[in-house]
Amino acid sequence: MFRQPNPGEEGFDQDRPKFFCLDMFPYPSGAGLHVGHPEGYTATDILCRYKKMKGFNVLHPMGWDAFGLPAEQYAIQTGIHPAQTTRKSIDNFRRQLQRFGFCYDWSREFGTIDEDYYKWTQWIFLRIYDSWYDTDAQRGRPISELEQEFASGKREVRYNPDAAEYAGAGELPMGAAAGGWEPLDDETKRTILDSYRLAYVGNQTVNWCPKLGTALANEEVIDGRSERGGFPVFRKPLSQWMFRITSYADRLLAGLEDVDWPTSTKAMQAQWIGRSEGAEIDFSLTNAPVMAKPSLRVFTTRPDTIFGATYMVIAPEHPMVQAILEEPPPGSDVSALVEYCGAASNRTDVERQESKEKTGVFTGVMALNPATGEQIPVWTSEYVLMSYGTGAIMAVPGQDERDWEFAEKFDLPIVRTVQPPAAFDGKAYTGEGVAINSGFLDGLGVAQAKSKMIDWLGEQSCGVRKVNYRLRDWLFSRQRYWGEPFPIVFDQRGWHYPVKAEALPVKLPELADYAPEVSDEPKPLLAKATEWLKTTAGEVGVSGRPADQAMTRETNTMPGWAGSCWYYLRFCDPKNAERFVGKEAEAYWMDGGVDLYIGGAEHAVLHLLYARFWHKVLFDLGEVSTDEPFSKLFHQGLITSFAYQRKDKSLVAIDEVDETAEDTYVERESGESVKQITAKMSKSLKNVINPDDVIAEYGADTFRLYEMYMGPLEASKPWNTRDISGLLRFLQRAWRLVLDEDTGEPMLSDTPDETLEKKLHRTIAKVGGDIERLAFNTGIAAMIEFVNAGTSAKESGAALTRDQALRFSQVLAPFAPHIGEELWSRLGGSGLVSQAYWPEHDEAMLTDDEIEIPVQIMGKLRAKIMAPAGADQKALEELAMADAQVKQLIEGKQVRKVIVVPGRLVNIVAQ
RNA sequence: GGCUUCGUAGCCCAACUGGUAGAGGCGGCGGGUUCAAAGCCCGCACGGUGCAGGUUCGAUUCCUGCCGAGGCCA
Repeated sequence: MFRQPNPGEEGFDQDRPKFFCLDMFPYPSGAGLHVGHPEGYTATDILCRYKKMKGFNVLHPMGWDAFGLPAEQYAIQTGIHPAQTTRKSIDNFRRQLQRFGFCYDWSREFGTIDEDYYKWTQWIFLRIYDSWYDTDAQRGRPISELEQEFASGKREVRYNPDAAEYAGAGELPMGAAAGGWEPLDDETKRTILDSYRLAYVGNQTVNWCPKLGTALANEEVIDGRSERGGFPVFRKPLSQWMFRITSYADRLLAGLEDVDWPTSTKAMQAQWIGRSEGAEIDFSLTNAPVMAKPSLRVFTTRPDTIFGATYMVIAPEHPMVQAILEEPPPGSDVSALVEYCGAASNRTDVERQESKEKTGVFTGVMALNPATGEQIPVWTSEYVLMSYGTGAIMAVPGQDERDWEFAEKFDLPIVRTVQPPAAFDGKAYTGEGVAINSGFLDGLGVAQAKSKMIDWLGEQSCGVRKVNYRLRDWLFSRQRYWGEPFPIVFDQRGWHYPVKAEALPVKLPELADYAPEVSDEPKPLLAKATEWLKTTAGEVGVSGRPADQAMTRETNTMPGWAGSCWYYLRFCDPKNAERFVGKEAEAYWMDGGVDLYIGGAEHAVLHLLYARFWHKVLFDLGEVSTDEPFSKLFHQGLITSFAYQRKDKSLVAIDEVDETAEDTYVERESGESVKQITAKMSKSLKNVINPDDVIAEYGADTFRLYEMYMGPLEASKPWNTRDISGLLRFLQRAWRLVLDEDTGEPMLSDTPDETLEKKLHRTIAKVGGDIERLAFNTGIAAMIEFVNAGTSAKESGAALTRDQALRFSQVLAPFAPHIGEELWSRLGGSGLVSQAYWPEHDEAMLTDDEIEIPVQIMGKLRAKIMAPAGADQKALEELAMADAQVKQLIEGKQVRKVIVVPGRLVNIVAQ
């Protein structure tokens, strides 16, 4: 019924404007919908129904984000295939959503687990795999163009300078300088190209739990043991697929300026990207191991403080450490180093940064501070992370809290290089101030000093201006079963090749059981699918290889994020078998991006960042027509619930509390009085509301109205079952306003009541405006007001005409579609109200002829006068001054000034 | 600790770019309808906007500080 044709299809009306309204599609959990889902969905539903009535082509789709961990864990316990449980959950979700009467175009429904969907997820992965980021052009391009530029000599042949995971980052390959690209051997060529790919294989340290046979997220590891089972967890390097999202850091940051998103979400994304400007500085080493580079490179955001750099610290994983162990300089304690670095490597970055007590070991290596010329020691400590900057820092205890702590602990010198304020009594001073103890920088402010120091370092050829990001490349491999397989195969040498488009999708194989294998070596689940693993060059289309050459499939799967990175595009053209989305459909619906995207703030960082990244790559490759996917974003607030709190702030489940008097609550068992607070719904507090129960008792329309009436859409607000009855009463009143309670027949008047007509126009205008700005709570209040006015008028014999009643049901219908249709049909409306037009309102009906104007004297309300609505300043002033009460109050005072705001008030300044 | 949103009636919330603090709902109280209750109908009350300052003719709205709550990141 709500099918929306695409451009070119029968029934498509190209004269209408388009509106693409997207809900964050749900993960269909076994528990079914919770009350948070319908909040956002009702909001978009009201807006979409309204937009349809206003004559828009509305794209309002729904689907399922259906790969994910819970289904897999359930499969491990029960042996039931995740597809089976997931399909069942989807059916349940669909049933529940349909009960709400949402106007989704169900002909566009799909799940991320559908083969003809994940086929294209794999295809997009390959497009990204086949791309590189041209830092000059600031955009992604096909890797074939890079190869051409190397071959033609247009671009110097070297490893990607931004690919830290390739040991030769930025360097020329052996022999390249002389002969260029052609003479290089295949392996070198390949490695160079791989270093540029936007999807690459990187070595990432993961939390490996041999007993569980899986890698764990940082949150799943507690004190070196698995949260589930308490098994030991080790940090282990693992070959993983990575996305070079860091190449897009600047674009992802800049794009935030062009979108209409909540400022908090923009701030979160910007913070996540974490752009910081500073300098990269090389400290030369006086006794570097021969194997290591003769200098140590650091990144710092505070080059202005370099005169206070009294020591250096490298991460325990820093390559220099290995070099030192092989060739220890005098003064180094090898066994202490080995022990320290080994222990540190088993701790996550988060744990390492959280440690209160600073630890570390002197490496024996000494460096030269280029500014002071003094020798400073190089230490290693876990508080420096290999994954940020260069994995090495210059430590400036005077201006950095962690460096200060470290220096105090190990008795290293501390030199202040920024003058703290006189009142400052802390340790490290990180604020603004003038430079001191800093030679030629003395007296300069922080910003100036930074700039001057970077220039100076440049002159000395030991430092350059550098932008650094907190954003890391995106780890895209999971050792799980229930995800998209990678469209990648390996030969015996371990070289990777893409699966040709015609051989997609690479289908997920069936497994006999889903339990991870106990293993010391990280081994993805798909490795158990021994038959599936084996393929040939011919089958998957590896070019330049014999067709019967054996190939092995990639056994990692994609993370849960993959499917949600581009589903909005598929909704534009979900049945397309030729492309991931048809060009025409994409150009039409995505013109200007998704017009409104509503979903929870919990996805404010990762999902939205990942989807934007994919979208930008696709845009650069000419596959989509916009740079940003979501032009307007909105987060619905959390629906919380009541909970009870003891004096010690511990929480009590709702069924263990009695209300002894109004607003007085007592814990039954102990008799202790408890405080009512709001908290997240949770099973343990027994305060979870099941939508099915609410619908059974009150109906879907009441549910919809209640959730929209609770408060502003973006606010978090508590569910209070007691309040629902108000909305049920409203619907009943609305019914009785126009229909006979017993017979259900219309009870209407033939002649319109002028007051009600006016009120109706105002209601139409108010509700329409409120829907546009997503202020559903006030829109509903306006409808309640109208019904209350109509009900009161009935006492005095007035009633709505058929025409008025029909218009009211048109206004009500987007909010309460079931009763809206019922009223419409009983009142004799033609067709369906959901296909009717939104009623017009007359602007002239919105204003009164005569209005009440407050008169203030010295800003205090003193009188009220009646004035014609259009009265100008002068007329209003005269009316105010003529008012008897005003006259009396300003008697004997000097009127200094009279402020008149036409239509609003008069303020007399008199003394 | 940083970023961010927000504190209005017993509760949930209105108040548009500063302009009469109150639209609406819940709950409470009173009245009507009724043999009675539920229901329905009508009516009523309650706060000066977390606290302290500032800007302004005028501040719930803008600014500063503090207190408290939520979200995100450390």
